[in-house]
Amino acid sequence: MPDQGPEMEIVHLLRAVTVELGAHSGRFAQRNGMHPTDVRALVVLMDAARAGEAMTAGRLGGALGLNSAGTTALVDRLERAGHVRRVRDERDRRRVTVEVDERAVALGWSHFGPLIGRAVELLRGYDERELAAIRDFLAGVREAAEGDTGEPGHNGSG
Amino acid sequence: MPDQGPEMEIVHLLRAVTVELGAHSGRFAQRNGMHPTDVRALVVLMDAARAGEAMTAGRLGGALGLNSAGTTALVDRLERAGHVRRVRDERDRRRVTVEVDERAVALGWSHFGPLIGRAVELLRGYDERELAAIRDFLAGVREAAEGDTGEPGHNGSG
DNA sequence: GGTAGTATCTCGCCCAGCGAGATACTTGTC
DNA sequence: GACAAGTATCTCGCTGGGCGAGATACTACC
Repeated sequence: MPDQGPEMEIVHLLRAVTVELGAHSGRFAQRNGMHPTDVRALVVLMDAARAGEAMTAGRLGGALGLNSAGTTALVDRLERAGHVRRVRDERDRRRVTVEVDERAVALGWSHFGPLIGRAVELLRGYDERELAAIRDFLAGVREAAEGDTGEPGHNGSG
Repeated sequence: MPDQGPEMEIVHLLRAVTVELGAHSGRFAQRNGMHPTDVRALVVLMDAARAGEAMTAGRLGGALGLNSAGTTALVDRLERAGHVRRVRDERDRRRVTVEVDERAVALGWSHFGPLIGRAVELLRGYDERELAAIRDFLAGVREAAEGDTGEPGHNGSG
């Protein structure tokens, strides 16, 4: 399966970026005595916070692909480390909303901030058409990865 | 930390792509009764094969950040599943080269092929300047992620 | 107030990965 | 050839993340 043209270079580049980004957040995890899953959880929680949504234990576990037992253990770890707080939902007392601690947010920004800043800086060097190309390509790949379940002969039409 | 402009949209998009690509290969793992690490190992092995290099157990473990015990267990799993073969290096009989089985390669292509094909298809829709922008941006992010260890105030000089 | 439904937690287990040390082989010296 | 030092892989015992099953606490509907 030899190189099929200049396109494959970019495909491999994208994969390399994925690997490197994973390694980057892995270093954050290791440096703070956390498991990769814990970092993913914090990211999900911060996303929700940024969107102004409350995140329950169940939704967090769902987003990470964990079952309820694993989710409980995860929130236990994060709480023990002081990164999150469990807060009983007063409207529905079965629910537990998980809130990120300010210090965890600051910790995250101190690690990922420079990388994000660099990416923004890079992007400022492009004009509108170039930005559109980057945006469209990434959106296209995301859709392809979401949609393509990798199951041959299984198509979602209907 | 509100949106800092159109650049942040792309940064979040890139992160979403990373997440989605991880989930995609996770589905491949689960569907074939493999661990995510096993998939990463196959990718490393196929990369080496494509580059025409032999991959020893030690180098494989190193690439994945595993110690020797974990590497042995990993190769055991892959071998038991028939995805790789252990081959004693005849020049240096301490070494074990790990060879990917043809069927594992075919299995991998049947899952990742469509996604790669779609990405190539997307890329064919751009002109030279747009392609250069995508390539440069990805290369820049990769470098930033490699270089930025996330350790504030820790620089290599003196 | 009772029953069904839902969100989270507890318990027991499996297995990926680690640290330490054993084993098998190569290289260099005599 | 025998011996010592160095290197690649494997074995052993253990830790801990995640799962399945079931318990628990609460809400919703009648």
